[in-house]
Amino acid sequence: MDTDLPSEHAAAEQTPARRRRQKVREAILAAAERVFAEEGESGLSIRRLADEIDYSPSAIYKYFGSKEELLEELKDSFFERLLAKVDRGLADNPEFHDRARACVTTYVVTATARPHHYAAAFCTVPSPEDLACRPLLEWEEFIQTAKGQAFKVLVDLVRDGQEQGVFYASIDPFMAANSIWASLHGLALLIIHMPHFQAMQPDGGISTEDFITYHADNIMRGFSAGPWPSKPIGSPEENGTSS
Amino acid sequence: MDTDLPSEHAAAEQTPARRRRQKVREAILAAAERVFAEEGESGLSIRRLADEIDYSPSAIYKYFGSKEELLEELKDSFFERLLAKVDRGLADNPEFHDRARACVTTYVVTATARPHHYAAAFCTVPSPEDLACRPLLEWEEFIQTAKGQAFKVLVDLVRDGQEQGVFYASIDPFMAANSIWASLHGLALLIIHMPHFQAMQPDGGISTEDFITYHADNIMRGFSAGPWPSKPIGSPEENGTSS
DNA sequence: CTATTTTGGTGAACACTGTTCACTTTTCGA
DNA sequence: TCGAAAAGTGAACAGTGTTCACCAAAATAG
Repeated sequence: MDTDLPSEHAAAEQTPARRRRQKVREAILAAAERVFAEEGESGLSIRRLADEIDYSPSAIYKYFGSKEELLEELKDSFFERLLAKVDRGLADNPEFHDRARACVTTYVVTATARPHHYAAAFCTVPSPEDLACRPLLEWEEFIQTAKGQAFKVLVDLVRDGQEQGVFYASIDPFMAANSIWASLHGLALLIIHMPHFQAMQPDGGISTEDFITYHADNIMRGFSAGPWPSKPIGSPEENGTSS
Repeated sequence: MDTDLPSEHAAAEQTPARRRRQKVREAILAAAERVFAEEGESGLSIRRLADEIDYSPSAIYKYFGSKEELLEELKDSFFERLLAKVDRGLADNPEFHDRARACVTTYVVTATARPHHYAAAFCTVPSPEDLACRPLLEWEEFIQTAKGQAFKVLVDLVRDGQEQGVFYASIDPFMAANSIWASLHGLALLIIHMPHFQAMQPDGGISTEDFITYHADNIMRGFSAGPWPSKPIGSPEENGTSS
């Protein structure tokens, strides 16, 4: 029934049968990834997926319990990639302001590069009974989710900023991380959902990447004790991306 | 074919036939509104709608070209209500800081009060060909949309802040409005999509409403030349909602 | 090596969905 | 009153996710 525990104790066990099974499983995921990236959930049907890998539709249910489960796996793996990119961006920038900027820009750029994935990762509105049955996911569990890890990155960034003396010492890192995350999230989704976002100013506007950096500066400035390196400007030439 | 122009020149004309038609149309919308608010798009099917108003499914197509069109009308009218609430919140607060806070909190509270509506209003990821065919909506047209009006409210708010000497004078109001909107949008959607948002801090956290105000302060502080009335705090008792 | 059980895979079906279309009934204007 | 337009309907089409009896092949047990 469950697709993941025919071997009870060790998943690393590699019988040839298992490897074949893993292979077709990954073929399904690869096909799903491809069509989902291009056309989103509406274009991804079980029957089409079955066509693309030359199997019957019902075969897919030997590997995934439902379309929902399959999609969940797609979204999770995307979010892990997103997280990895943000982590790398952090490691690449020793200076704090650059690091903070990189954190925001990497997140938003990566999110908007795969719009269907990112949008779908947050698309389900939990129903009341769904909210009642699940006990709201304890902190220890949440922090091990990809989303939880992304959140933890932000908490650490805020703590970092406080140690560097850039951010107010009185800030609660968790609340600040929530606030920052909300702002990132909103920019990513606005870019994804509204094609005319960057051209929303009457006189053309600036590039999307520059706007992301601009937004990052605005966010960080909201927590800064001292002046943030860039002023909140309207002239794009003063707001170049960090190099 | 088109449901709106059987009378070519004046829509205000009120023949009894028209009134009956309008009545049925509104009944459809009312039923749709009810079930959509509770269960979202997945619970809203044409057949169910037809059942609820005691008509045949195909009858609905005499009033709406497609389910998409019907949903569009639901979302639009929701956004108009949202806009009206924000406008009223602005008018009710003569002092600038209160007004700015009210703008944010009203927006987010109203958005999250009807999670399915707000989420659906931004759910469509435009496909590449969709993006190619439509010429990206000129500024003059966009500003007459409900979303455009909401955006204009923010632009005016920023200009207001500049005139009051609260915000940097060098800010471009349009860019700032975009940035603020993104932050609002993100908080609303995070609250909608992640049920454990307010409880995300290990030690319980504060109320959602207080967090919205906190977020609003963070945003505004990012554009403020001088100190913003509330510091970016971690202790909730210093961060009371504006009265 | 044979017998048995588990697994992988299939086609047909179910219960849905949005949408269309030929068709009838009602309503309205001239 | 008559003809045209509008309102409403049932059946059907082409999809969808999902299930289930069934079959063949492979792994396992004796």
